[in-house]
Amino acid sequence: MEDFIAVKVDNEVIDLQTAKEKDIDTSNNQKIYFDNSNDALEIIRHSCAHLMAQAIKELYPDALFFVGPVIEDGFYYDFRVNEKISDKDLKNIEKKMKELVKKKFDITKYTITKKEALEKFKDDDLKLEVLKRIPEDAIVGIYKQGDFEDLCRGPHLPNTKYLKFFKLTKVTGAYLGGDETKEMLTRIYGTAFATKEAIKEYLVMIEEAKKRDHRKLGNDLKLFTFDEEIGGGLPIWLPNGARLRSKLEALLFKAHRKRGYEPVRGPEILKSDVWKVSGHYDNYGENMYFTEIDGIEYGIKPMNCLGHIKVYQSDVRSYRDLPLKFFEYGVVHRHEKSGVLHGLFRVREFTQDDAHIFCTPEQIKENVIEVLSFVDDIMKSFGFKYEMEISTKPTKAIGKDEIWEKATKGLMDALDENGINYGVDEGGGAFYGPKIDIKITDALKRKWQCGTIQVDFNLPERFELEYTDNNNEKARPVMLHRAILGSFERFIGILTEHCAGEFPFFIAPTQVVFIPIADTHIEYAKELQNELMDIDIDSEISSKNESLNKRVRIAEKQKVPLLVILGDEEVQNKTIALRDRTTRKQYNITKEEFKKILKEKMDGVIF
RNA sequence: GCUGAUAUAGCUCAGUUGGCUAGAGCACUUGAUUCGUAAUCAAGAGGUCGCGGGUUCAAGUCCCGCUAUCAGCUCCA
Repeated sequence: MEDFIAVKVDNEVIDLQTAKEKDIDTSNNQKIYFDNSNDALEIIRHSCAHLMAQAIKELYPDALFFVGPVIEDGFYYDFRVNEKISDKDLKNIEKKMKELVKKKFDITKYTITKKEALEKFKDDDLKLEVLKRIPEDAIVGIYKQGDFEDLCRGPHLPNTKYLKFFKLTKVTGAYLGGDETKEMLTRIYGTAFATKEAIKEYLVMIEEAKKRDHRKLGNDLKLFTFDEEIGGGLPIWLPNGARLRSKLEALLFKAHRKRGYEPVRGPEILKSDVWKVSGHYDNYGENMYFTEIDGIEYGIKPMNCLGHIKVYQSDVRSYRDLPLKFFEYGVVHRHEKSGVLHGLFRVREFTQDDAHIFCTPEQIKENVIEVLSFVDDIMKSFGFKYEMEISTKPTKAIGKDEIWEKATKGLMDALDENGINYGVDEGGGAFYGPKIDIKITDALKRKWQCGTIQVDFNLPERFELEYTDNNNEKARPVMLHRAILGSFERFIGILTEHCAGEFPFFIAPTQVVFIPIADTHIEYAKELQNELMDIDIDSEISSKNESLNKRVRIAEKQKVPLLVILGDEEVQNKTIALRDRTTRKQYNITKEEFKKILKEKMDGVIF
C-alpha cells in the first residue's frame, strides 16, 4: 500500500499515465498515495466509474455511455441501454466488476485530436454529445483497460487491481445533460474507498442518517402524518407535533414583538387582478392554485407580500413611521411537482414566519443587519451553524437593471461592512429582487436553506407605495421580505434530523412524564401536572397498568427529556425522583427545587 | 412532470411457480398483577390485501389505469 498513484504539479493532479505521456518526472513532485485522501478518492472513484462501465458493457453489449463524473461521496455513470435495469441488477454488475478487478488490467492512455475522436465515435451519439462540449482544437484522452476504452480526461489509477472496496448504491433515471427536454438515460450511483474500514464507516453513516430521517421520527414520535385521501404534500399535524410547533410559534412571536414587529394577517385568497399587478400571475402563475367566486378568478396566495402591502396602504405613512415591520405566520400554497414532495421538507401547503419591512432606501443596510442578528439569535438557540449566500437577478425578473444593481449592492454592503463572509449564486434571486439566503448546517453536516432576506424596489413601484418625507414630499419606500425559519414545516423537519428527535427541552412536545409507582400516587402526579401547567410545561402522567420498567422504557423511547418517578417516599416528603435523559442522571429533590430547575431551563432560552 | 421501484392490521413486516376461513411482533381492549428506573402474565378484538377495471374455474399474487409513497433527474420565486 506504499504505492503512489499520481502526482500533484502546480496543484493539478496528474496520473501516472499522463506523467509518462508528458514526460514529467514523478520523483520531484508531491505524490498522491493510495489512501482515503480527497485527491486519492477522486482518482479511485473515477476509475471505479470506468470499471462499472466496463462491467455494464460486458453484461449489456448494446450500452452506450454518456458521462461518469465523481461527485461528493462517490460517482455515477449515465448510459443508455435497451433493457430495464433495476436494483436487483446492481449485484450482478458488482459481481462482474469484481471479476474484472481480478484480471488486473493495466489502465493505459493515448491521445487523439477531436477530429479523430469524432470519427472514432461516429456511431455513438452519446459520445458525440460529450464531444460537442469540447473545444474544436482540443486533444482528447482515451483510457483503456482490457477491451474497454472510454473518452476521458482522467485522472485514473494505473491498474484495476486497486479497486477492491466499492459499492453500487442506486439506479435511477437522469436527463441527458440535465436537460428536462432531452431523453432520460439510466444512471447508476456508486462509491469507492481505499480501505475496507472507510467504506464500512460510510455505510454506517448512511444507516445513521436513515435513523434520523424526520419522516421516520415524525411517525415514531407521532409528530405529523400524511394521508392519501387528503392529498400529497399536505401535512397533518398530530398532537405531539402541534405542541412542539405551537411552542416554537409562541417563542418566535415574542421575539418579533421585542424587535418592533407588528402582527398582521392577510386573506388566504386574493383576486387574480392583484397577482397580475404584482407580477406573480406572469412569473409564478404556473405554481399557483386558482379558484373562482361569482365568475371572478382568485389566486390562493403563494406568498404573503400582498396582504402586507395592503396593510401598508391602509393608512397615510410618514418617514417618521419608518421602518414599519409587519409579520405574520403566513399559510401559503404552492404547486410543487409531484416528484419533489419530500416529508416536511417539500410540501404544497406550509406556514412561513414571514415579515415585510417597509423602510427608506437609506435604512436598508441597518435593517438587513438587524435581521441578520435576529437570525443569529435564533440559530444559536438551536445549535445550528450557518453561512450566507447572495442570489442575484434571475432570467425571469421584473424591474430595471439599475434597480437590481442598487438592491444587490445594498445587500452586499450590509454584509461587507459587518465583515460577514458570503457566497454568490448568480441568477438565483426572486423575480422581484435579489436575496441573502441563510444556509444552516445540521449535525450530519448537511446544508439546508432556511431563512432569506430580499430587497425589493419593484413591488413598492407596482403598488405605488408612498410615504411623506421630511420635505413634505411623496417618496417611495423599499420593501424587505424576510423569513428566519423559512417555514415551520421545513425547519421542524430539519431540527428533527439535527437532534435525532431529542428536541431541546424548551420545545419538546412532552417535557416531563410522571410515573406513579402505584395507583395511590396518581393524585400527587396530577397535583404536580397542574402546577407545571401554570409555568407552561407540558407533562403527561403514565399511569397505565404496566410495570414501572415498561413505563420508563416507553417514555425513553418517546425521547421525553425528564422522567419523574413518584412513590410513597415522594408523596410523603413532597419530593420527586428525577431522571434526566440528557445527563442520564437520577436524583431526588424537593418539589420546589424541581420547579426551579424547570424555570431555569425555560428562562435560559431567549430568542 | 420524467425514469425506476413500492403499496398486506394503527406501526414494522411474513405470505412459495395464481389454489381452502390472509399470518407474526409491537400497539389496542379485557382480566390477573400494584411493581423504585429500558419490555409481568393470560385472553380478546382488529384486514373489501391503496382505489378502479381486466385476464382466469380461481387473484394479495398476473395485466391496464388512477392515487400515494420511496430513490434519483428537472424544479424550489
